[in-house]
Amino acid sequence: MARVMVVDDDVTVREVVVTYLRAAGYDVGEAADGESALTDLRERRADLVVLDLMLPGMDGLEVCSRIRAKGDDVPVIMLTALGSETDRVVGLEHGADDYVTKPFSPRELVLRVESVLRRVGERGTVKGSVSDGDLVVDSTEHSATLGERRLALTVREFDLLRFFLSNPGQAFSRDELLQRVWGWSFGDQSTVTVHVRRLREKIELDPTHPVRLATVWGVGYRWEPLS
Amino acid sequence: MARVMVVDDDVTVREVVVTYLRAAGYDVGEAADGESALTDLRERRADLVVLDLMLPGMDGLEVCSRIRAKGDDVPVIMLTALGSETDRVVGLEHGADDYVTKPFSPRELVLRVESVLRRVGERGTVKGSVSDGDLVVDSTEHSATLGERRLALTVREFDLLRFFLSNPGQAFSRDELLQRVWGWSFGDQSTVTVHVRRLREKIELDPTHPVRLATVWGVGYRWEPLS
DNA sequence: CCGCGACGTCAGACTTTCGTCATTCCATCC
DNA sequence: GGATGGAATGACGAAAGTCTGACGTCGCGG
Repeated sequence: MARVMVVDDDVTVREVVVTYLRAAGYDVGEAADGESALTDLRERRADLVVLDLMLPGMDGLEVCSRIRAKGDDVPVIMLTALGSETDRVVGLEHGADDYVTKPFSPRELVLRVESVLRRVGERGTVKGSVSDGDLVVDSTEHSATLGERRLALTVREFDLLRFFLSNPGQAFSRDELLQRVWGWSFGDQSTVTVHVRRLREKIELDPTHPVRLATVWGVGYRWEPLS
Repeated sequence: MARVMVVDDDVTVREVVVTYLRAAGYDVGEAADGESALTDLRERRADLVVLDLMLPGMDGLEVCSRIRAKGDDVPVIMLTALGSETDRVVGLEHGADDYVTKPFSPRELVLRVESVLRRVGERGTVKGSVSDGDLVVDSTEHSATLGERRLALTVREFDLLRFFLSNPGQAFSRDELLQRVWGWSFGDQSTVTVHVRRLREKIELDPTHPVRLATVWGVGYRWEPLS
């Protein structure tokens, strides 16, 4: 699993980003400032760094430069407040690979992370797809296939399926799913119920007797890996 | 192997740059002024041009404009003496893809070259043409044909189509397309929507039911390779 | 100077998806 | 078997996303 490092001093931003990246199946680390980010990177590898331009103390550009100065060529995505042409150029000058301008939608950021990992994918080993038997979910194509057939999944269904395939055999409560797939900390549990049903209609041979996305009574749902 | 053209009148600068680029595994060509650069480009293709802003006779901006005027969209990295705001803006207007300000470290320039080549999407080699089935896009001729029929595409449509053909099967958000095809870091997403529509009207049999340039709901668009 | 095409923008129509709810169904326990 | 609480279903309005037609601007060539 690819590990992504998120560096932003704003707790709220960080939490949202982290939640979404986790939902997308990434192993995520956090840091609130440049110093601790560099320290963390010294100890654990990361496959990508999401870096805010504005940071207390050392700013994002400097952090980026220092990462590069160490000979580390981990991809860096910059979060810039204003999407001015100059910011972009300045960011690239310091060795950033891509940039996302604030305000951004968490989904957009996830897409961009996947895009960058895909681009550098030749070197690093990052798999953009998860599967179970004849069922394959490809993040870069944003497509899901069951055998030969291509499934027409909505975004939510796609996220949900990808989450289950990334965590097979584990039971999750509706609340937990709301949190990890929807990114909500509150909400109506029936939302999950309904989406599970809709997903089943598309992936189960007999939706009334689900085999792969099983109900765990009184608890929630669990993905049953084949064999 | 990717070929990089270095244009600078200062022999010392040129030598250093050439040395580093060769070390990085590039095939490197040199020119001391704009005229000879253009002549050389006419004879041999290049995957990227490193161009000094200040040149004897024709300056870098003019060289850049002339390259573009010929319909050549080879990526250009400008070397500016002073990293002034205006220099950058003017340069980007003339079709440069990126900037490096003097003094620069040779290592940084190499990184930038790699970054741009990566961004352009073709792993080190800019192919002259891309195709999918009966659809052929030729970058050198700046032409697109669907079977026997020659398509009358505008510049934007051409760029967009070429981008999709270069990255088949992958889903891209409107923001990412704005960034990678338009080169914008901000902008109205509807711009993409509209250009996609116009392109569809020219390449799809039934534009209301697109087959090749598909909509990925809630995400963006994806090129569906034939079979 | 005028006409034309390309481009970006926009408002409105249209489509798809989402979340919620009432109802029905069913596993579990007594 | 009946009661009970959780789960599945079908339906629906709201919201979000996409498509479409039209318009103003700009640059270019006549």
